[in-house]
Amino acid sequence: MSRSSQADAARHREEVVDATSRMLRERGAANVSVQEAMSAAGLTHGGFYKHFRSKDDLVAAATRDAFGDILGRLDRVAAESPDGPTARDRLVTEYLSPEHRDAPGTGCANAALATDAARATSPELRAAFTDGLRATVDRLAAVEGGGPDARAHALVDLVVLVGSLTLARATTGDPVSDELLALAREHLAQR
Amino acid sequence: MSRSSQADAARHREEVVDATSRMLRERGAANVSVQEAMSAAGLTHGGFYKHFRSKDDLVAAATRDAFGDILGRLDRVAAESPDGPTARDRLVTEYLSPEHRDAPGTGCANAALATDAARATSPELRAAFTDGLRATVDRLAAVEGGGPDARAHALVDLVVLVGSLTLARATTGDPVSDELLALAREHLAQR
DNA sequence: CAAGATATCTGATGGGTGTAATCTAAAGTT
DNA sequence: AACTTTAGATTACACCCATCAGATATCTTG
Repeated sequence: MSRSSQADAARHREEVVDATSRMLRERGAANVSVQEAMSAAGLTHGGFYKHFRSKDDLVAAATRDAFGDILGRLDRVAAESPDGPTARDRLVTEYLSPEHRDAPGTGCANAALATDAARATSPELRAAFTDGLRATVDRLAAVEGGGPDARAHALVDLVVLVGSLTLARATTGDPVSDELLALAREHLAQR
Repeated sequence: MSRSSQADAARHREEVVDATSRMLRERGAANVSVQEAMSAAGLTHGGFYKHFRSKDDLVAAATRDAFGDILGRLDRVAAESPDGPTARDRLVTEYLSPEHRDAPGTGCANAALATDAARATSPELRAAFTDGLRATVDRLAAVEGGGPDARAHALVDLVVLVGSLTLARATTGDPVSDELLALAREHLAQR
């Protein structure tokens, strides 16, 4: 109806990006409309292009935002207790829990958005995902203790975490889903 | 313009399903239209509902079809040489190659369609994926030798294969993509 | 060979899509 | 207080979508 203050506008933009990052992880970019994204902040779709250059632009911003959840969780886990192995164990248990499997909208962006990133045409989206993955690996390596093989271990751990969570989500409701999570936990526990 | 023989019609249906299974793996269900699917068999979109009950119906059929590629590859690898470890090595090398990464349309359905299956609302699509994954695990366990832990090993192997391929595809063009494939190969090589 | 079945085409329907121009009222600026 | 800027609403455009109805011409079957 009218104009918002700069502070309100910034908050609106943040709300749009935030809601989109959730819907994106739940449904994928093709199944989230500009109208929905704006409605999530209580706005109409008209002012969209005052905030973003295009839908691709929003999706890239939402992708960057989505990585905040997993990166924050990694930081929190690393901070809670300095001893390495225990932090890693807690992280693995949390990551491979049924709760995380059933809540992709607030979960790890690496798992939820990898396929979207792979299919993306927009370079910005691809860059957003690659940056997020690299940041994830860096923090994972820090949790692992930071030795010489820390990065390699972090990459393999990420592969197992993302692979099992993705397949468990695809088979939710079938016994094999829990089997995948349990075996991945075991596999990560031994070494 | 006119009517086809039953044999032609059956071939048309097969062509539509086949082409869709490729486009599905490349772009996802939301980015493949009924028109495109029919055009791939040289038809117009009009006769679509004489072949399929709905788009969801086609997508489920194409998903089942897509698993044929990986299952056939597994059968072929298992048949070529009966000795277990070598067959597994060849499979891993092939699966985690840049060629497979760059050709999702003709590649493993587990990796290409997992996220679509996770987001699916149609029960038929979810069932198609779960069936395909279970079949994959069964044949993988056979390649592994079929011992008591064969199934558990097969599940873990699948997790590592799918996880690394998915993340490598999402980061194609960046050095970390090759790094992911190489480290997964190493990880699978040592037991 | 006649009669019925049906695979395909043409065309229409109703709805959703991303994008953009215009307007207006309030916020920022001087 | 006067002036400029702009966030957001309204509205429209052009397009694509899944689905369906009707017509047509060929296949299949008796």
